[in-house]
Amino acid sequence: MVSQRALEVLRVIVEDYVASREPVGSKTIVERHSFGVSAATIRNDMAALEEANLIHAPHTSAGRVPTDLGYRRFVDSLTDVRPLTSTQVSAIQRFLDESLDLDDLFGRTVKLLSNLTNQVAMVQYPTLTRDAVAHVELLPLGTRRALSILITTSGSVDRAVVEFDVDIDETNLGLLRAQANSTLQGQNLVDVDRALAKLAAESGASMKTLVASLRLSLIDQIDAQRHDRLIVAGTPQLIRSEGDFSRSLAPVMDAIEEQVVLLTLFDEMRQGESSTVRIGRELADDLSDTSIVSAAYNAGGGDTARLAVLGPTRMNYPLNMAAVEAVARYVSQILGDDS
Amino acid sequence: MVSQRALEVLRVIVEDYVASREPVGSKTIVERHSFGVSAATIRNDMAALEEANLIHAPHTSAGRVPTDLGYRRFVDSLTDVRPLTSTQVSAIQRFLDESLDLDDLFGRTVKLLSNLTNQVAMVQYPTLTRDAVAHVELLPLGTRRALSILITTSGSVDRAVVEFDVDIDETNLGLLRAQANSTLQGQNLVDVDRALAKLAAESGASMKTLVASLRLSLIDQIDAQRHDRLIVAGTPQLIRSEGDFSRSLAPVMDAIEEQVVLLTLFDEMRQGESSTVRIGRELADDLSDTSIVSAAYNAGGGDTARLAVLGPTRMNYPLNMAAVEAVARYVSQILGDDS
DNA sequence: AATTGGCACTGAAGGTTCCAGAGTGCTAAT
DNA sequence: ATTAGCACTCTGGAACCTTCAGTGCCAATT
Repeated sequence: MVSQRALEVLRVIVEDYVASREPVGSKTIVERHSFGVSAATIRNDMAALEEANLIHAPHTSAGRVPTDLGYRRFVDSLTDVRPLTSTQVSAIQRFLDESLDLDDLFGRTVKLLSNLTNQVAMVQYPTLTRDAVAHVELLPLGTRRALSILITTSGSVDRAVVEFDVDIDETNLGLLRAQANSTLQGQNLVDVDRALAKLAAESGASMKTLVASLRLSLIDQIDAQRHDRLIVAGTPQLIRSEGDFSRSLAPVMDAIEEQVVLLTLFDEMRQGESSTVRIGRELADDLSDTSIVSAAYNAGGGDTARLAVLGPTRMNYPLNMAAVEAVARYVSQILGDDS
Repeated sequence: MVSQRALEVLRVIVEDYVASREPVGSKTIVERHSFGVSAATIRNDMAALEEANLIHAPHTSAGRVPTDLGYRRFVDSLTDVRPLTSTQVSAIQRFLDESLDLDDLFGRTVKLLSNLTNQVAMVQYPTLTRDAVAHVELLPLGTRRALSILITTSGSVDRAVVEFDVDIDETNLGLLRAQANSTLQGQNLVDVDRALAKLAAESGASMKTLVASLRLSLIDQIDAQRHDRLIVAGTPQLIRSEGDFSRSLAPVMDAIEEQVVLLTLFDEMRQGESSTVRIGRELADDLSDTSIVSAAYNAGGGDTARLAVLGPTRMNYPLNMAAVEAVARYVSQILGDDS
């Protein structure tokens, strides 16, 4: 049976432990917080909490440390996310408003988030379903290959190599470039395939194969763009909080470098509510001491993606949640205006 | 006075220490290597080496460890870089030949290099000095700003924001785009400034200011392009060799994340010979336990850049040098064919 | 029934001491 | 120039002790 007061005790245990890095005992609790009861009573409550698997004693005569479940309960009980200070908010705005384009915005976002929270920060690239073609550039690469560069209206730029079946020269390539641009400019990305198929059908024999090659390359390119990636900043912060990880940091850094685990995690969350916290084992077995606080942001045109901070389970959840949500809200605002 | 044999002793000290992580003493040397002399003689040599600041004893009664200078001497004495095994070479070829474009190639290159060496690997984006303008794209960003995208003949793409003094609309922007492209296409990057100055001089009053704004932005952009970036892989390896760093890993990871220190370092090296090793303090004061092994690769058109591995000073230099050079050679080959 | 003071018990952390071992520098002999 | 021998130094680990924070439980109190 976990009483109401016991949950209060859990709260101060989490808070004190996060602040001090040290297991917290009954005596320090009554000293630092005015519960109006004695240490012995707190001890009874703590016994109940331990029974419920919410806290845990590293050894017989040490204070208590929250378990993953304890953090979970703590986080769930946070009803009102205390907002950031107004200076912080205006700093966010000033900093992000200067962004030049998507890449720059995301670069700034992760840096900002990492600075605000002292954790590793990441932004997931959105899949921009409303994005349209602004320009296609073609550059020769040897006799049968060209580099195609696709610029979209959101300012994203991607490159791919086109392999042609026949030799081409500058003139051919120029012609192809002109045709492709007049057909594709303003077309939504999802329509590129169809538009090029149509162009190929209408073209003369020699141009047909060229267009077909370009088409293959461009749709690959557009597909690849969907496999979104993560922009990451603040990995050095992991080292600084190394003491909070009982095992090696290697699996954590692996996960960050590989990205795939984290991306699928984000995809799972996309269904769920906008703001999510994943704690320790909830993430993966080899990320036992790691937590992720993430929030969805709106990339314009109904597309959403996530941004997040990653750190030790022993992290300042209220702060991180507030930061992640504030930044997500502001990024949504910027992207909403633009597209 | 450092005798010939003393240098041999230095060699085995470096090799054994790298292999074992433990300071090596005179006795273990005579046991493991056939010097044909007694431990006492080795000790004399070691005293000479210590005198010359090539090795150093962590404490009175421990074996010796190479100093930065010791590693330096060791590396300089490596005349023949032992090549990689043929299976390794063919693995490199198979893996890199599948690359789709520059980004993909570099992505593969760093992964490969990191796997071969178990270190952090990086590739510097090439600065393409022979590069010319292929296309300038302008996208509106609000009433007085536009995003300019500069595509060069090598396929590199860079973005910047142009700030105009006056309001502009789509028509104006289109006009500017057309003018800029007809003036700039095919121009070498270094000539862009002059060409735009000329265009401004010849333009009517209203267009003049627009061209001037664009000019400012583009030359910034071209300048910024020189500070190219690094593709990095294998940061988790740092954790795995954490024991080799006496101080915190944080400054090392900072350097990797910031990139700027490393990039200027690469720029310094560009003058020098093709393959370079920088050891400990030679790099920077706060990278005292870190070494970088790098090699130049040829990015086509006479432009070069560098690829490198970064790890603890206690690293396997012969292996890393061989790997870096082999990969650089192969990357040069691929890029040489193409452009 | 909940709370409390009291108290014996526990285990970690830190300090001291001791010992063994590895390795050195030096000297005198070869 | 090389070597054997030896005294010396320092680290690392084991064994030991003490301190101390914190616990669990019980009997008494409200």
